[in-house]
Amino acid sequence: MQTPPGRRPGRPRSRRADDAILSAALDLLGERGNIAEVSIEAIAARAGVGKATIYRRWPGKEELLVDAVATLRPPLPDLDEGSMRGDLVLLLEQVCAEMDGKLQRAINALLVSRAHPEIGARIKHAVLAPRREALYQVLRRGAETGELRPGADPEAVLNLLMGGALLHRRSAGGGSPRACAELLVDTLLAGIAAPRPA
Amino acid sequence: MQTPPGRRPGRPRSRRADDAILSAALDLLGERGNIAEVSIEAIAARAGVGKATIYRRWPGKEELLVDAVATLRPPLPDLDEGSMRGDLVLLLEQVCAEMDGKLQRAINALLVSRAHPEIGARIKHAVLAPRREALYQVLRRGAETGELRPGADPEAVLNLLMGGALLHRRSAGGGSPRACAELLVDTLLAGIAAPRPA
Amino acid sequence: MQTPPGRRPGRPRSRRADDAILSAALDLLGERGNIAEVSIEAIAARAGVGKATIYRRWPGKEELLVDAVATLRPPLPDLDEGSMRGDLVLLLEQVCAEMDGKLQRAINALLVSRAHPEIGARIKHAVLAPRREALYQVLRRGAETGELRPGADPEAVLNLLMGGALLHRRSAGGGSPRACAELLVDTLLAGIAAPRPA
Amino acid sequence: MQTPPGRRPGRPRSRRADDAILSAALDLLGERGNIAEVSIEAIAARAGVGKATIYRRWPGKEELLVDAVATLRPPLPDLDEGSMRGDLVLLLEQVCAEMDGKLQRAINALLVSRAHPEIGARIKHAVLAPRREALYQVLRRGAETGELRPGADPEAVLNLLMGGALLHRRSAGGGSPRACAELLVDTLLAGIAAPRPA
DNA sequence: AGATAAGCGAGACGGTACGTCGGGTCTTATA
DNA sequence: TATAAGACCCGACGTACCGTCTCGCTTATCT
Repeated sequence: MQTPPGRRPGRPRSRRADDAILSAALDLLGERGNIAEVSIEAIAARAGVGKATIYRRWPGKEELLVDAVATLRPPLPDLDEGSMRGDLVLLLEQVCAEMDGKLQRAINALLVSRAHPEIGARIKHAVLAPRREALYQVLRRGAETGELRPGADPEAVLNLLMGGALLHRRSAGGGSPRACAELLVDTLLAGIAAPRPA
Repeated sequence: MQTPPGRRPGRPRSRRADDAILSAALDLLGERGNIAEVSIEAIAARAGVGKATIYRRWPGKEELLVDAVATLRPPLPDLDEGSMRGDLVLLLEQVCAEMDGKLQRAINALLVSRAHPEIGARIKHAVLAPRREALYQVLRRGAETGELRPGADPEAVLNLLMGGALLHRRSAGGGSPRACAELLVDTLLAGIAAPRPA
Repeated sequence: MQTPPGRRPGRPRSRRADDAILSAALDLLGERGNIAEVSIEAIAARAGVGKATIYRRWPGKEELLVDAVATLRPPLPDLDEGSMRGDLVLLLEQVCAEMDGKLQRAINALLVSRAHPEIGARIKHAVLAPRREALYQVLRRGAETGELRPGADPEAVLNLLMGGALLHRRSAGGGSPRACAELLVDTLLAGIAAPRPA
Repeated sequence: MQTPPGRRPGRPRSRRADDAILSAALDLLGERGNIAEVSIEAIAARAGVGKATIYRRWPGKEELLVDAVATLRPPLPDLDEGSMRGDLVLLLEQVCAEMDGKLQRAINALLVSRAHPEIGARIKHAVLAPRREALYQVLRRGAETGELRPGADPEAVLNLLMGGALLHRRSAGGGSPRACAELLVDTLLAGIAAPRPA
């Protein structure tokens, strides 16, 4: 055993520096809206920190931004609306709302762009996963209550909903997040196959 | 009609330069897989062209890459499978397949990232639109043949399918594009609401 | 009939173009004061001429500027002051006066700088030579009238006077060209050796 | 005394970089012989230095070259020949010899060309001044020993000699520096006015 | 208390690429 | 064939960041 009581020698890293760096990175990512226009030098300057203090902690810009984004984890809405449809709409509404705003667009870019897949994975894990997990729980409860059709693959449902939200916010332009969420959920609930004449 | 008899004075721009630049840009985007690692200097060098010849045509790297990507327009698959489901699966299978590969990841980044929204719009128009249009026609024909449930909003259906494909390829990892497409289409066709007991 | 005895075929070169180019070149050389900041593009633009029209006439910027400078040949002052000293002062005064002004500084640079010696030679011939020749005639007449000490090498005298003027205008700063010329001429006339006691 | 104990923060500038840059600049100036053909990029490459390291120290090419030239200060010849004439000849011989060689021609161009007069002034101060000062001392000693005619303006004498050397090396072409120096000094010593018949 | 060791802000380092400018050449249509 | 216009390839310009490397200092732990 080495450090918990027996700490590393030398001056310990400064928590204040960590916070200042992450916060400056998010600020700038929000302002510039584009990962390419956020420079380490600008982050260091705004954080009042030397560049070496950043490179001591992260190997490069992207890793830093991933961690910065990961600190966001906005609180999920309270659920328990009583019905699976209500909960799905509630969650999807938040996802839709988050599509707006420069910071979110930048995050999406981080999600989708990377050559090095591990980075996309980490941000996915940190930011996307909580939303997926919440949706997943709603579906599971729906299965228990019988609201979810047996045989529906929850993974597929999840991706349909979230991907649908991602694209619909852009292609269909305006409209309230609420309306968008309701349309998507209801379409998926009902399916699109014509009912057999019976 | 613009100037066929009265042409602009001076040497006209070289078609060969246009082609060389666009093709070099795509090459490099495919190789590097990351817009940030494709440099104008490298494009100019590979195209055998001066940098000024590029900047005379495009204001910057991103605009150039957008146009380069827009020249891709891979052919859509032949449809006429006989059923709406078959056609949807066929189209979605191609979309799923296109998610793999460095070039496509780079394109996705361009799609989603931009601060200047016009650029995202142009690439959307050039690359995404044909696929959306094909899906749209399939849905319209399904409505005519009665295979599509009346009341289903085609726009929403479209976004659910394409967004679902986008995410499912990543989250569910492996699997053939075919299987992915079938799962998504079937899930959406059937809907996820439990059938009313009746 | 095409050519007085036999003219060259095709459109003849435009005299107006020659004039416009040379005049624009001098203008810009005067304004910018520095050969490096005079661009062929600017000359062509100001002259209302295509760049090719310049390159058809001169092989490069320096040759063009040499020719432009050579068109200056400002008139020399009338002499016949009656005495060698008077004429020398008159000529040297003009040389001193010409040291001021951006154009002259640029010309001096052309005179002194060139790696390719032929160009310096041509401008020397065109601009410096007339002044030297005038001084030389004054000295020759001085020799005839006995005002010039026999044995004085006219070439050396000439160079002492003109070089002296070149430097004295700069080092001694202010002062009228007249005073400068008189000081130099009188110093050289009297010599600097102490008179033998005898 | 400035800040020996309280130093500027950050990494101090590298002496080795200074030296490498100045030396590379002189090398190239000597090779190319023409300020316009010496590029900052070439200097940086030869010095093994980034361009920014140059621009951190000098605002542009000319200022750098001025400083580079200023480091030359070749040693003046030992004097004490016993006579004023001997010393003058010795000094002027060196000045004449320095007219040859590409580096010196380039320096002369710097001296004479500049639009911004301050730069010419600095190089004048660094390179020309020592020679002028040496000549000046010789003249002063000549005045003390009575070899210099009372009433001769030392400033004018100086400019006559150095300017004469500058021009004579070019106009009179060949000849040894020694012969050139002797001719000029003797001409000026004796003066050019015919001795009054008395 | 002093030594040791690492972190700190600052900023210079060697580089890469940027977007601009100008050089000298080439290619149009027109005169 | 010359002309005005302007595109062509090339390469230097001066700037902005990259990720690394000193500096002098501070802040801990370990003798």
